[in-house]
Amino acid sequence: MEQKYSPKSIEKKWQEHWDKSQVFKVGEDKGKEKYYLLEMFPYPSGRIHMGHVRNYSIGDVVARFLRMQGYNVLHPMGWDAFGMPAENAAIKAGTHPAKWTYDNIDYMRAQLRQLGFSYDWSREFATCDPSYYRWEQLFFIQMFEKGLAYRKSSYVNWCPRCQTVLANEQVEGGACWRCDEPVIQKEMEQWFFRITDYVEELLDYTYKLPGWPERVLVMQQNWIGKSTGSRLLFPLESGEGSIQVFTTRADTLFGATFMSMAPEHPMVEQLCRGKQQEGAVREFIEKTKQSKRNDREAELLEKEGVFTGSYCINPVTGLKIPIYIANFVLMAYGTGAVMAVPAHDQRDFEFARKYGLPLRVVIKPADMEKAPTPDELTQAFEDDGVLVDSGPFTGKSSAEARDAITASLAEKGMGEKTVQYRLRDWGISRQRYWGAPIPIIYCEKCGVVPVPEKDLPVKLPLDLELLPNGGSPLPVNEEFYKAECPKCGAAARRETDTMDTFVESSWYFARYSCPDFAEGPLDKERVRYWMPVDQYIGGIEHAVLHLLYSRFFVKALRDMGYLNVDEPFLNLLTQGMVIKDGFKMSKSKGNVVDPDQMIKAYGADTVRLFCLFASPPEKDLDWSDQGVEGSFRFLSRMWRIVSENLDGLASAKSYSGGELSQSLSQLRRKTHQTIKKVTEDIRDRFHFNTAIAAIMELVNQIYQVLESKPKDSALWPVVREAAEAVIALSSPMVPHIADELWQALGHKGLLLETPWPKWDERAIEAEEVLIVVQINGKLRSRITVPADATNGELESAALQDARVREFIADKPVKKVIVVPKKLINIVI
RNA sequence: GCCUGGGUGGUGGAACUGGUAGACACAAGGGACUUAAAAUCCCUCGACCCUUGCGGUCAUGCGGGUUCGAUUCCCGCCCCAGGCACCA
Repeated sequence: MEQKYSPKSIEKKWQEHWDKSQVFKVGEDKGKEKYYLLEMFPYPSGRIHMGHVRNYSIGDVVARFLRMQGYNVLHPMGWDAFGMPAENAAIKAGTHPAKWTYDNIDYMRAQLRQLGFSYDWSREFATCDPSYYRWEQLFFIQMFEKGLAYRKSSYVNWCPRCQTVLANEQVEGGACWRCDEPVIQKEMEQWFFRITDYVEELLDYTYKLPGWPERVLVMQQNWIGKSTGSRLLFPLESGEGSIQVFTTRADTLFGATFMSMAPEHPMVEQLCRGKQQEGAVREFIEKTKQSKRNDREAELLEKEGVFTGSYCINPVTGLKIPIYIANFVLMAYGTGAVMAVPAHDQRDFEFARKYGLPLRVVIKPADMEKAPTPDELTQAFEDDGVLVDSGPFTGKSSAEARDAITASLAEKGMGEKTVQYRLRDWGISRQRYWGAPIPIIYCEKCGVVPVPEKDLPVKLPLDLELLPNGGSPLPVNEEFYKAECPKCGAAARRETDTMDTFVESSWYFARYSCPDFAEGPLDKERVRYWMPVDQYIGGIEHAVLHLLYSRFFVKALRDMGYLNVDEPFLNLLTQGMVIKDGFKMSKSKGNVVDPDQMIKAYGADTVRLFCLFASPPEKDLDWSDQGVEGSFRFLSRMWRIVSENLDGLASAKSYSGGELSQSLSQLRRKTHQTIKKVTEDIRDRFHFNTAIAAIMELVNQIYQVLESKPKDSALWPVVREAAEAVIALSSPMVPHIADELWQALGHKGLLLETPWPKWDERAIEAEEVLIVVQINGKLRSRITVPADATNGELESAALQDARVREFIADKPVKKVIVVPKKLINIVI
């Protein structure tokens, strides 16, 4: 074997060998416990980046580790292949999105293979393939028939640059999540998935997913935004109907002195028509409509409003209160109308001061004798307290009064307890080309008609040229949009919008269990064997997008009879970003490290090792070229243990018993301690960095023993045992070098098919242990005692220690605390 | 404003249930080998103090507390990152 570690040839050799022997392929082996390990599949953007390398290295360690532990591990890979970048790149390069996408897939697949990941490539698929999205179209039709997919006209988020609608989850700080362009509101007919039908279950399960990181669950809870309150009616003074408000503070109802409504509220027209204020109202509405969504939601925006000229009646005081249009009231939340309580809500307070509206104090702090007068207030009192000036409810606590006031209005049919959510239905129509067509036909006579199942898939035509302005060519392509109504046969028009690409990623994990299944989307038997995903690994950026949509989709598919699980992902690991020089790697920062170059310079094992060693997986990873160098150095050290001692090691048998000198028995102890530590670090904590550190310690100790050149017949057996441990334990992280060294030691099989090493508890136990002696909690001495010493023996040994006696001198010993095998604390 | 993480040497990080703070690396400095370089190997490496000892004191964002003992638990505060936010 080569004296020097040179990864190039050995990595290629093993990748080919693994491929040929089909060692990564799995089936439904009922005799073994299944484990479904999944990393978020990549978008085929062109090249693998370091974030991918890190993500997939983490996953591969777990996959290989569990394989060696005897699990039947499903570890698939595929491509999230629809999406806008393909269109943009195709326009720029004068090619077709399909060609661009498949070329990228080919390149990136080769990159992943170079990294030696243990994927079952026989299950690979790309979501832009009709054999995948046809089933998605089937889901859509079945969801349409169940009422889970529906069409409505509403204000939606529109990105002018991407020329498409965006879901609420895809708007970040008022801007498009892809291109950062400010989003505007546009009224359009759109398809929606009724995710709100599952809102309670989605929220409920955030408390039943102990394997998820707390912060992801909290983010989803925030996003769902449940708040409990009351829906109350304020009759119009004119007697022509009433205004519905949502409030969480029904206890402040007696303090409601005016009404604020969103400019888009459908009743505004009726309220201002024919009034003296009509012109001013229309002007105000125009002005607010024009301001972009993000401006309107900005904290700094001045609170402005305009009187409509109409009044309504406070249902408990009977007083007439003016109705205002206000720029801070959102149509999208609650009912779009807010009862304004200026004494107890800061926004209403500011608004009332600005427009000279009356204040009425109805809550006082519980520990205050008398409520402040309106003039004494410098800001709203927003906390709960005790009701004052509130008729029969005076004296009740806020909490009691909320129920009591709502109940008394409910008797008159003017109020009810209700729950409000921030979560909106998922808008899935995209005015884009490179996506799965929505399988719907519009007929003048029959209306909205789903494409019959037998006609699926509605194939995306691949022979189209993209429009230079970035818009979709589908609406101008007769061949595509001209259709026959499936019901009456009349000429009809096909839906030309495509589905949000997040629909594809909402069920791909289930399809991996049966990617070749042709009779339906999911083969019941196989999907039952594999689902749910036991461990999912990916970036935190999907906390409320993909991870929420997938949860919804799985629940919907369950109710449609396709799945028998409630949640897609049992355990979730969100790995940190790869950082260099303090920033996320990006072209604009010029701090991108190219995996290809790194693999070329150091080999895949070194790159994998560095990604795992530099920090624990959930933290950000600071890229360091010198650190990579260090990882390579370590693998070279590992290599040389075998290459420089091959004669001794290859002819030896792994140690199996007999007397040992002190240094060899120490090495043996270290070997078994390391097996234990590495096993537990990977299995219980995913702390690969400390697992690697432990292996490094063992390697260091092997070198120490070898350098002392002991003349001991047990030398090679003990070193061989240690070296085999190093190789086997490191094999999930650095599989190529491990298989190479394993083979050099004379083993025939692959490490992936070798059982994970077991530690021997007896080898770990030492005859003597080091005990730390503290005096008053401060470290003063160390003593070595037999491992089986009793507490009493320990105590007297400590008290006899010279340094300890010096410290104690003639002071009386008050107390002695003994922690067996660890330390003694003497209190004087 | 609310919520969730986090703050440890020059750097990445370790310390798992309250029990030796800084494992393992990186960088730096010194040395060995070498004609030289690379590679490799060895030593030093939180700060301060002195009587230079297998010494003492301080030290895990800051201030308190509980405890024989606190990076770890409790209370108050500061800073950083992320999420939500005119949400009624």
